[in-house]
Amino acid sequence: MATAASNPYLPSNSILSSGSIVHSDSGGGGMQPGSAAVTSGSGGYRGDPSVKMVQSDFMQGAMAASNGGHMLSHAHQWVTSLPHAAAAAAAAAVAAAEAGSPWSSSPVGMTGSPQQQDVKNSARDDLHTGTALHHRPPHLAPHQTHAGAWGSTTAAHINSLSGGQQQQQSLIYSQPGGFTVNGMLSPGSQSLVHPGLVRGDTPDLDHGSHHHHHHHQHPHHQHHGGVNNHDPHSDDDTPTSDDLEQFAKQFKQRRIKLGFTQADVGLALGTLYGNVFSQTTICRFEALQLSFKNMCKLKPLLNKWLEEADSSTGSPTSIDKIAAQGRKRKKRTSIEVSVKGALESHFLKCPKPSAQEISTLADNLQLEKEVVRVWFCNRRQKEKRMTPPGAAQTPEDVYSQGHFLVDYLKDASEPSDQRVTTTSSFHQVILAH
DNA sequence: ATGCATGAGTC
DNA sequence: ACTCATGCATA
Repeated sequence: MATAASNPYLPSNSILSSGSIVHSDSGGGGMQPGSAAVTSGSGGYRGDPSVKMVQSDFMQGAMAASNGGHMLSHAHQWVTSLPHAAAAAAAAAVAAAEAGSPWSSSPVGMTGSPQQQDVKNSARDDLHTGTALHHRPPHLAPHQTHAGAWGSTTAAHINSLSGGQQQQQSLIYSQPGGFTVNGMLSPGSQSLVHPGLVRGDTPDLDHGSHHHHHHHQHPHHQHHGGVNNHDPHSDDDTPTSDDLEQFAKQFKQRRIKLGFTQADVGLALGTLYGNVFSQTTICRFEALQLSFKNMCKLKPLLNKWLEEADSSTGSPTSIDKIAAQGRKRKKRTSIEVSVKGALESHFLKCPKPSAQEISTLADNLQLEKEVVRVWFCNRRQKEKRMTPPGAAQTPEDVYSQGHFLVDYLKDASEPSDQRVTTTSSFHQVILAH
C-alpha cells in the first residue's frame, strides 16, 4: 500500500483508513510504508463550514502596499481553501512601526509553572449541548462589534465534528450559572477545581504595586514614521523587551489566578476585540516565544483583557464565542527521530538549503519535498525565537539568555545570504559573553 | 507545550 | 521561495 492512490486529505473525504495513513508524496515517487514519516491519524477532518465575517485587510495596508500583485499563486493539494478569514488580522497592528530587535533582559524561565488543572473531558460538548450551557445573558443580541479597524468576527456556532475525532480545544469551563466576564465565562465556582481562588467578589488584586518601569533599554531599530516611540513606560507605546517579559509573566500569573485557561483568553480576545487567538498563541506569548514585534502587538490586547478581567468581575459583558474553522489541513506528518536527526544535521550545515538541496534531501529521507521545506522554515523560525528548549532553566542560563539574545536576530543586514551561521547563534552569543 | 502546516506579504 | 504570524493536532 505504499503508493497510495488517494490523498488522505481531500474534500471528498471518504477516508476509511484504518490505522495510520502513509501519505504518499506528491511527485517524489512512492514511499515505503512505515518509513520516514507518517501522517498520524485516524482520519477525520472537521468539516466545519461555519460562516464568519471576514475582515482581512486593514493591517498591511498601512505599512506596505506596494506591489499588491499576487494573491494565491500556489496550489496545494491539500487545501480546499475555504474563504476563511480568521484573525490573521492582527498580523500588523504594530507592524507599521516594527522594530526588529528581539529580546533582552532577564529571566524568561517560567520556574516550573504550577500547571493548570486540565479538566479536559467535558470540553467540546459544552458548546452546543444543553448540558453545559454557556449562556450569556439574554440581552446581548447584537453582537456586532464596532466596525472599526479590526473587524469583528462574529460567527457563531460551533458544530460537532463529523469525523468523531476528539478535539480538546474548546472551552473548558462551562458550568451552569457561570456568567460571562469579558467575553469568557467566569470560571471558578462550585464544581471546578481551580487552584485557589474562586473569585466571586474580588480576587486578590495583588501585585498592584508592580515593578519598575524603567524606560530606556536597548534602542530598537528606528521605525519609519508611523508610530512614535517614546515613553516606553506607558502601556500604549512601544514596550521594551523587558516590559514584555514582565508583562507576560504577570499576565500568566493573573490569568491562572483568575482561573482562566489560555484558550479562554484567546477566545475572549476574539469576542471582545474581534481578534481571536488560539491557545497556542497565548501560550507562546506567555512563554515569550514570539517575535518582538508580535509580542508588541498582542500586549495591548492582553492588557485590556487583564484590566477587564479584574475590573468587571462579574459584569455582564457578554458576547458569543466564535469558533470557526473550516479549512482542510494536511495531516500532521510525524517525522521519525532518526530522520529528524538527519534534518538537524543538515540544518547545522546549511540552514537555508536551496530548492535543489531540499529535493535531494527529501528524496534521501523519503519525505515529501514540501515537508522538508516546511521543516526548514519552522526550524529557522524556532531559531529566531529564543528560549532554547533546554536552556533558560538554571539561573545562569536565564541570565545569559535574558540579556544577550538581544539582537542577533537582525534581519536585513546581509545583502546576500550569509547569516553567519545563525545556526547555533544564541549559544555562541552567550558563550561569547 | 510543541511540531508540523497554512497563508499573506515580500523579496 | 522565504519570512512571519498563527494555529490545528499532538505528545
